[in-house]
Amino acid sequence: MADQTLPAQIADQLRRDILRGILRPGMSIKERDNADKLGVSRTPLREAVRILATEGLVELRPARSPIVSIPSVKQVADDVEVLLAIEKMSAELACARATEAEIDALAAIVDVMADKFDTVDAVEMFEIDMSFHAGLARAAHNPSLADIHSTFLSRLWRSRFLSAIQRRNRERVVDHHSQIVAALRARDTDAIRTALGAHLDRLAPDIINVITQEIEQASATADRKDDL
Amino acid sequence: MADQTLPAQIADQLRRDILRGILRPGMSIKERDNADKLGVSRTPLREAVRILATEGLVELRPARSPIVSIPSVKQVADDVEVLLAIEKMSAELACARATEAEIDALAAIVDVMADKFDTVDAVEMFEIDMSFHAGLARAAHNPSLADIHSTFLSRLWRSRFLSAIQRRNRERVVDHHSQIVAALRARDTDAIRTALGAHLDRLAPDIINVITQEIEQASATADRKDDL
DNA sequence: CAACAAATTTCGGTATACCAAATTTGAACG
DNA sequence: CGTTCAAATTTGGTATACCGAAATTTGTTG
Repeated sequence: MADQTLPAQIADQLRRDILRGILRPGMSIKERDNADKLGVSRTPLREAVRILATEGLVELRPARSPIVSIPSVKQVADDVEVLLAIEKMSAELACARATEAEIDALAAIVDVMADKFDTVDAVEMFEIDMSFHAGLARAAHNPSLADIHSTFLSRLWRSRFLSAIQRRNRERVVDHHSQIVAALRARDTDAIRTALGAHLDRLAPDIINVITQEIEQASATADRKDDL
Repeated sequence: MADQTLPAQIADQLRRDILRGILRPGMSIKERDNADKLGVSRTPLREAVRILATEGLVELRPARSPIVSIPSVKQVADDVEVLLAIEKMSAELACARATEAEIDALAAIVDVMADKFDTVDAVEMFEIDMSFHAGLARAAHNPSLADIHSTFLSRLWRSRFLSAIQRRNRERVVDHHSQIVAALRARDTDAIRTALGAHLDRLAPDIINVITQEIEQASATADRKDDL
């Protein structure tokens, strides 16, 4: 837990807080306050905030406090559009390039998911889900592609999470993942395209629904202030 | 030229130096030296280096001097693969979403290119070329997509430049661009796909050739040191 | 009581000081 | 002459000091 740089660790901490909703969209992230709270100086915290900015999780405003991004519906829709394209591309490349070991690892994730099916809570289940998609991106053997995939994944993490826990269709997810793994094993590009399509096509409208709701709620609750 | 933040300006300066080859791949970017040279302190320079790191132009090594990235053939090939996918996706979306004004702007760029044909130097011609592709990405009306497009464009800028000046086929470039604009006007997705395909398909092998050559040269010339 | 203006506080941006790790240098020894 | 180890220096990482611009508060006035 300590081989990462300090700014990266701070970014991890802040990212968790944002994705879990502890730092809510629109909240300001004051450098001094948060630095004190985490027991570090402003310099590494500042750098951590920049990291999160490149991920789109916070928004930098010149000469003003950075705020937790409050993505518009349009922005989320755009991000989803890109993420879908990246995942489709990754899957097709993985179909040609994934090693058997990588496919085994993905299959193992599906097994874990099927096992823990109704014992595990939403957050953990969702993290397993995301690890499957990250693994699929990595199996394309293109680090640049995997990079931007993880960027958009984290950018949409919270929306996707809110969407996922809403409709608890775990068995369908496991089923889809199994089909994807099967297509990988068969090296069948067409099959993986349809399997992933079935898995992801509902994603866009679902996520956009969730975000629309959240924005409506947010406009009801007015301005917020950073706690202690 | 002053509405940008200071780190962004510094990053611009360093980026130019890298892309123009003044800062050669493998050179170390020492914080104190470059800060002094540019008349700023380490803090904003440091931040500028981080910006370039996210663009892939410099490589950060924990507790060591950052160096100008010396991309491997594999990395360049991966980047090209991603860039091609992004440009194809952008073009198809632009076909459906570009406004007439945006298409006009692209057409104007093609005209400028045709005009300056044999009066302008390689660098300027290339910058016009790149502005066309950036404009095409923007016409897709998806800022997230345009963002990563510009990232990969700058990451490959130098390779693409070296490749472009090598084979001076300006008329073919103008011709291709014209076809792309025509396809946009006709809102013909298939046509734009083939036009862009013709334009870009030669890109991958060309760039990879150039990089392979440069790496061979670099291994001949041994280690380098930062000047003054 | 409302509204505007001035003073004060807050906060991000930049510069600088300090520290620890890493590199380099050079001297001593084989 | 080469190798090795330690002292000195270089360098990135972090903390802090300082500054100017925002934002907030307060006091005054209509």
